[in-house]
Amino acid sequence: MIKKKLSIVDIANKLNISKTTVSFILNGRAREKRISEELVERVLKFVKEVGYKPNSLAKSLRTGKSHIIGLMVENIADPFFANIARYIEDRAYKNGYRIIYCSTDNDADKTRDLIAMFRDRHVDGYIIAPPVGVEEDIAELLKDDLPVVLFDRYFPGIDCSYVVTDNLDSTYTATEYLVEQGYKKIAFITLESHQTQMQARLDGYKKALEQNNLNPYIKEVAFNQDVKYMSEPIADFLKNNKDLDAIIFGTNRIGTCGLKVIQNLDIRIPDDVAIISFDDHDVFELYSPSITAIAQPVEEIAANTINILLSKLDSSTSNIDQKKVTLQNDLIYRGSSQVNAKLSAVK
Amino acid sequence: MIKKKLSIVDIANKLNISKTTVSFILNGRAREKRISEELVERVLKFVKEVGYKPNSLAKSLRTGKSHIIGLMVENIADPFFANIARYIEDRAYKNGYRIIYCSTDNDADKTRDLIAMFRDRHVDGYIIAPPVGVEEDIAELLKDDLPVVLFDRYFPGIDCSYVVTDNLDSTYTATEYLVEQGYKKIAFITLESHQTQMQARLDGYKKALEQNNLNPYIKEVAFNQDVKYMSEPIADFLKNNKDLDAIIFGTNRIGTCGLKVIQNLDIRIPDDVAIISFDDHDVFELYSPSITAIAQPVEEIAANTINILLSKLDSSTSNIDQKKVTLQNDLIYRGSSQVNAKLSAVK
DNA sequence: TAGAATCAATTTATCGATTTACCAATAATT
DNA sequence: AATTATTGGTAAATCGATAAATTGATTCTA
Repeated sequence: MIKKKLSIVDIANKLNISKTTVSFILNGRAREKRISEELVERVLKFVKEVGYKPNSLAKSLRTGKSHIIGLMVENIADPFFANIARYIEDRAYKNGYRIIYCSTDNDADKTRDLIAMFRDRHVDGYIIAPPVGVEEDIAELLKDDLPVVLFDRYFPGIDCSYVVTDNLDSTYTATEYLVEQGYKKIAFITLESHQTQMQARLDGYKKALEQNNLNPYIKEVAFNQDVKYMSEPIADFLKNNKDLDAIIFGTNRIGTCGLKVIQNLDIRIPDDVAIISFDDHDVFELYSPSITAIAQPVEEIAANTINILLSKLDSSTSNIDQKKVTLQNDLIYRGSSQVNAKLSAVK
Repeated sequence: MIKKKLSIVDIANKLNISKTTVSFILNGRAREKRISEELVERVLKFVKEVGYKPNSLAKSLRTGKSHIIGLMVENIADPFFANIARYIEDRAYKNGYRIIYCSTDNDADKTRDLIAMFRDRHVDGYIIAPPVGVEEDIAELLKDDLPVVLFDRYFPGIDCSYVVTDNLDSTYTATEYLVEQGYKKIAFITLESHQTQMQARLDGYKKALEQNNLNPYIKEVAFNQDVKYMSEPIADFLKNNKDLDAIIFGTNRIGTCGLKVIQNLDIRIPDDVAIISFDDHDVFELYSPSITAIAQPVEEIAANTINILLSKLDSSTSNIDQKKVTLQNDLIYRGSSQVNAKLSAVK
């Protein structure tokens, strides 16, 4: 015996009043609509008693609002994105919004599909780490005046709010730091990607090398969900460049993957090569020696992103000015990149 | 100028036919409804041309179906859950289902709230790692014949499909293994939790110690999103039990957190203590010495879970038999728990 | 005292789809 | 000849809410 869920009509019938009245009362418009105190109380009491909850689907269909925010990350299994998602979810929840998230896999088609789904589920706002190829879809959302905030990467050609970090500066600083320590053959192992943040990381590295008249050693590996397909190209690269004295990894996945390869090849850190990786990670902190990392301010990224979106949702006025935030990353100096660490490791 | 989205009525009007006909054609019921080939083609062509997509919200309101699966994990930032979520999402996507996930934080109230949200957004099925306290809400879903699959933990009193691993057996085996290697003062550091899986892990440990007439050393720490609040009690425990010769950690978070504490206290692994942790993790593989871990078959858990749910969704017949799956975990032997590792470390 | 305003709700339209019930014309069956 | 099926669709009801328009009784205003 399935207990059919109550609808507003059932409530109205049971109380012998109109459903509109019920609706007004439940939406706090009783005073405005001059509905008697007595009736208001009677309705609220009854609603509470039977545990009636309005069907939010029908509500959304009518109002166009859902109190849901769509969050699209590259891969929810990546700790960087998972942590951001987590933080955003918390803040949103406390502000009465629910989050639904999904992974784009950096696949433009899948992303388009997901945007469409979000859209016709009437999500109130969009937080997206967009893959290359969805520029038009983002533009479309903006044209229709929907609140969008991008993060981690952005589209230079599109006037849309975003929160990113200063990637170029970070790898520049990291590379400079290695150069200062006397390293000369510094490699950059990164993901094959045209996204702004990945390009900027590469550019920062190149800029530092150029300024110091050093040769770049760049290896771009194709992304693969399965780590073993990324290990091989890295291993090949390292075998073919035995004289490297430092490596910068472009992401945490590449970094952890690279560490495994290095361990397998019996390359010693920092005696044989110094290491710096983008993104901090438990592994980098616990590894021996600990790995110097470019830590992105995860909480700050998340906080800025959700704040911008919430303010857009608040202001009924469709404010045209898009907020663009670039945060500074933090270079966490650890043993893997320090010359004196070499000494202590030898001793 | 906002380009208003097309509705089925617009399509019907433009073609001078009834919206019903359009609906039938788009839902593949043209043949059944004896609609002429010619008209079918005309409609399909036009729909494609203008890029019309039915509003899924309205569709859901009418049909009660959404092709969306709700996935509730404890914490999406935990790699164990993130990976399961990822895998489930992939499989679901390939089967025409979208996933919306969220974190329960093991908070019964929040979970109840989220279940309600899923419910009135008309998700077609539920995959839940349930916190203690939502037994009745799960029972309610089942009573209303909604497809539910639990994973990671379950409720012994409720007849509901689930996929879990043999937690008791795993910690039993791990503990036995340590005992065989000659360890006598074996501690179990775990999360304070009444969930079945955490209880089973504890029970496996206790059982092994009992059978070997050894004393248990148990430390339960309260969960906290912020790792530092978990480090302190662990540190205190270790300081007060300097004579321990082995430690088993109950989860990967406790494990990585514990490793940091151990590093800070300058306790050597495995010379001072042997270590085994539940759940595998990059850190455990890369740590030096590498950490023995009880690896849960993440892909298998995810595959079983989503398969059960999909089969429930497929069979229009509400099959009453709930599927209950218990998978075996894999003890990955590494340096941190091996006596011979001690030797090689000393040498 | 006619007309306007207020009161306290109600009736009806609407969101955008699906589903049920029905129709009129012709063909087939009893 | 009367009934039933088939054909190719359409009109109206429905899902569960909100929003706009309306109502009938009373009270205020000019």
